[in-house]
Amino acid sequence: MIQVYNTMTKRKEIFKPLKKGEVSIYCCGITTNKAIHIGNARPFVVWDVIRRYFAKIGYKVHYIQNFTDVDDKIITAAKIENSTWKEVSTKNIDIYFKSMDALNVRRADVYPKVSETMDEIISMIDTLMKKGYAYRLDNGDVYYSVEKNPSYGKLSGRKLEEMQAGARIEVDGRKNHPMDFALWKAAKEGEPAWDSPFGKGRPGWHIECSAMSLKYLGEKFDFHGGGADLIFPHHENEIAQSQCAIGDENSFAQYWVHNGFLTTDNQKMSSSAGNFFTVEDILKKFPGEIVRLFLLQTHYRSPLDFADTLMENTRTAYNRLKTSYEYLNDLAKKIENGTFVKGKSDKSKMITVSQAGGLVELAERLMSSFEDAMNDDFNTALAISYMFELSRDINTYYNDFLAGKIAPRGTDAFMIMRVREVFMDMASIIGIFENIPNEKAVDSELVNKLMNIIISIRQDARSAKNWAVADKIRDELKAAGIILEDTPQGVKWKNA
RNA sequence: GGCGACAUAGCCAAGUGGUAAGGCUGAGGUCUGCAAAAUCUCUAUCCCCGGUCCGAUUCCGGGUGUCGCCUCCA
Repeated sequence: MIQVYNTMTKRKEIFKPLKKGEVSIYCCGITTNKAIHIGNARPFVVWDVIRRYFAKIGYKVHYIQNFTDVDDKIITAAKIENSTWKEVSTKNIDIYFKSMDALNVRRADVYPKVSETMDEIISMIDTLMKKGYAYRLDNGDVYYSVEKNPSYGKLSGRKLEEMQAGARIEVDGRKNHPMDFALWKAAKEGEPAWDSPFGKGRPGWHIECSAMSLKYLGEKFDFHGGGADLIFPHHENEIAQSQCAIGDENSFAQYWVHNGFLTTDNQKMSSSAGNFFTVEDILKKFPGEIVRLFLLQTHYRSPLDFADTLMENTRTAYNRLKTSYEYLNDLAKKIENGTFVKGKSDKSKMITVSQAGGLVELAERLMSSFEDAMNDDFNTALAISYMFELSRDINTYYNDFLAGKIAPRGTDAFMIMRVREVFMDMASIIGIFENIPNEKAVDSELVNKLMNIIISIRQDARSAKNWAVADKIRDELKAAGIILEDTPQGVKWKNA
């Protein structure tokens, strides 16, 4: 049983899919006027985990995410860049996909664009006109009339009379009501325009998401998501126009899920305020999987402050988990090549015949807790904490095994493989260990050969107990940015 | 002016009507030739004031503070 916080009802609800065994999701995508920043990325990572989880527990997932590629800001950007709206859009979509790939975000089923959904958009506006929910001005603009819809404001929980329309921006006096919003904007000189029954022009914001979700998911679908700043006016308007066009108060999204903002210095990160960090730039400093873990270590509805120091903490934490991942892989390799059971147990050190039984029991228990956490409004922060708990015992087991404190039996191999499976199941829902960062800044054949030579010389010195030489090599490599680790599996090196 | 969210250790962050997960950092120990990595141990009565309750950090009321939406914004 999954519980979800629904913005519409302002409380957690038990999730009941419209169609048994299937889940349909519409997540508001980006307006393609700029390179995405980390705040933009949050909902996509969050929804990526949600849909992975649904898939994992057996749902067939339908996931749609739009690109708004026709919009004032894109036209403005094109003018500034002396380019076209199409070029600006294409460029930013490319950046979007590169960023998402780095963050292990799986592709949506469809990425509809405004420019490719024009017929459906126009047809929906036409319906609203015919039903009397919209009106056209002489200049060709078409507006949605909020007063015609008594339930307008139900998502954001506000009433028309309570809002200070025009508090910070001048109201267009030609509108019937200050809160009326544009469905269609009449064409201006030199701007992209499409033909329509209301004249040449382009869609206003909001209408595209209504038209696209209707086109790809139908009149009713399960989830609609996005950042909390979309609640009003974007989602409010989507609901109004969709339900009026469809003619059913219960149509459109059944559950509204909104994520909290990213902040910097505790202030909301926003495109207009300019206090944002693009994903592209962050990826130059931190591997995608670490960025992803960072975003998921806080519950999606909480605000999240972004800072390099906080990212560094996540880097350390990520490496802990990665160590377990590597340990499990090493054990799996040993199991495969038959060196696991033989081991090199030392009776004088041995503390137990086997601990694998306890480990596998812990893993199963933590997996169950992990699922409980995910079922409770997708609490990834809690879920991840169980990975750390499992990680600790995996690492202990591995160290004991290497130290010869454990004499594994045949059945233990089976159990360790099960532990690995559980750990990887968790990882695959959180979406890590799919694109492990290479900590070697230069990983060429030549560098590896040179490093092997250096390491071999140092090993000779160590065998001769010539610690001065051995330490000098290690210290000077460290000064050069290379860290040597003498591990029981041999010497490892990586960049600092 | 209207509406809303949040306030938990040095930092980040879950959570519960019966004295509080996890991560980072710090101190000490194990391991190591020494390190590193790993691991173990140690650090909170949950913003303030009332109320309900046998008992509240968790529920209710008030206060203070921070942030957000009401304009484009994920």
